[in-house]
Amino acid sequence: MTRADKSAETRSRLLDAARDVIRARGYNATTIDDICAAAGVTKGGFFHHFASKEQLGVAAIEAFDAMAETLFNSAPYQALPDPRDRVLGYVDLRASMIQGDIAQFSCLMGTTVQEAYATHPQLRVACEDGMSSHVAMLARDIEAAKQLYAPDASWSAESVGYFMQAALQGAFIFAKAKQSNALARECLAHLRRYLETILGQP
Amino acid sequence: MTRADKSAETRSRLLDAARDVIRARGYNATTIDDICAAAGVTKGGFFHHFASKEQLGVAAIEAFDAMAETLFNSAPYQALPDPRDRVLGYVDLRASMIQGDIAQFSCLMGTTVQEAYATHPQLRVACEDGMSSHVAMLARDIEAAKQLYAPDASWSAESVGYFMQAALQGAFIFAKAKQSNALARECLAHLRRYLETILGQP
DNA sequence: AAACAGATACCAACTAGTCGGTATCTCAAC
DNA sequence: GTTGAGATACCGACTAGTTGGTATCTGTTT
Repeated sequence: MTRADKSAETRSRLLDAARDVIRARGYNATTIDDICAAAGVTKGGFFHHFASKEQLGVAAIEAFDAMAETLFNSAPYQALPDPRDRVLGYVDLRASMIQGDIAQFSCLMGTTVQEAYATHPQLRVACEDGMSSHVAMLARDIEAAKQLYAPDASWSAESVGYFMQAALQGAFIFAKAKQSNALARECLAHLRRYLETILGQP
Repeated sequence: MTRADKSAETRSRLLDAARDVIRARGYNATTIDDICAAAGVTKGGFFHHFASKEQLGVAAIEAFDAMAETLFNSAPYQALPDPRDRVLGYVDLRASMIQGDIAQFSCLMGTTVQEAYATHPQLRVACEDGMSSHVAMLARDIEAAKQLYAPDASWSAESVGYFMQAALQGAFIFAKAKQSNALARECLAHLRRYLETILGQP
């Protein structure tokens, strides 16, 4: 293993630790020491890779976004020929991911922006960018499905994408509040029913 | 003004300050000094009324919940004879409240539980109770509307109530991330369309 | 191929400042 | 004069970030 490889791995371990610890405890309650402990890196090592806690946060969000893009772009449902099925396939995949520990399936961006939007502009922008690009990915299939099944509908594909993400984020909040993954999945069932309706055959 | 009145007013000022500052900055980033400054109370005064920061948080959530119950129970739409109209009237009122500063219309419970669910059990339970009772209030009208317009539907009134709240909470997150109240209102428009559909005449 | 020099990755100890909470005091109402 | 609301001053614990140093890798010179 070369030195560059090892360095990249250390950086990646810090990013993974940030993703997991922040999703569990939130951004503000997470200390640099927490992340270092979870990653098995010292504080000196941390500041070698990142200039500040906020920069780590931004990098963790970017990495999370890249991971999500890869995950959903390579998911089986992407191969379905009907765009409507791809949209519903996305919802089904998200629902199937709601399993086990909340911190393992909830969204780093939703968690972070909720508490940092007013105090950490760089984090807010990183979350905004990540969420927007995710919605843009969804909106492509929604738009294609709209052309086929609801060409005259008054809603925009983009706004449907945002609504889908809002329902997801809200579902995560209820999973946290009520300690219930089943409740979160029920929310996605309603979302699916709505999408079936507005993308239904005329 | 008697001593008891003045004491109750100081307590109430602390509760209001907690509600506003926590919604803007989040629970963890809010210091007791922040709340004292916003309420015009000293730290000694604070600890006379509340034993700890967490107890203030719980009390602020309970007060927020009580305020919301009063607000929605006395809203004009409650007088509508058709339960379907009351459900839609709720969504319309919530949409009309999305105006101005995000911290003024977002939900204290959603903000708090997001970052405190794993570390502050008492706060989590306070949020759970508040959200559940709010959903229960909604579920009464939803159930009545279901009996009239969709008696055979497979969904439960309660799960629709949770979905409504999830969409609302998600809308707040996007208002924060994208600094856009209009986007949040668009999410509620989709929610309204869904409710119109599932509570539509058969 | 051996020696060297510079750069990179990482560490442990420390600092300056902040935060939740406490101890003690003052003063006005009853 | 007693009591309770609120003020002041302070403490111990913690946190982001710094500093000074070491081990290891890499590319170059001899």
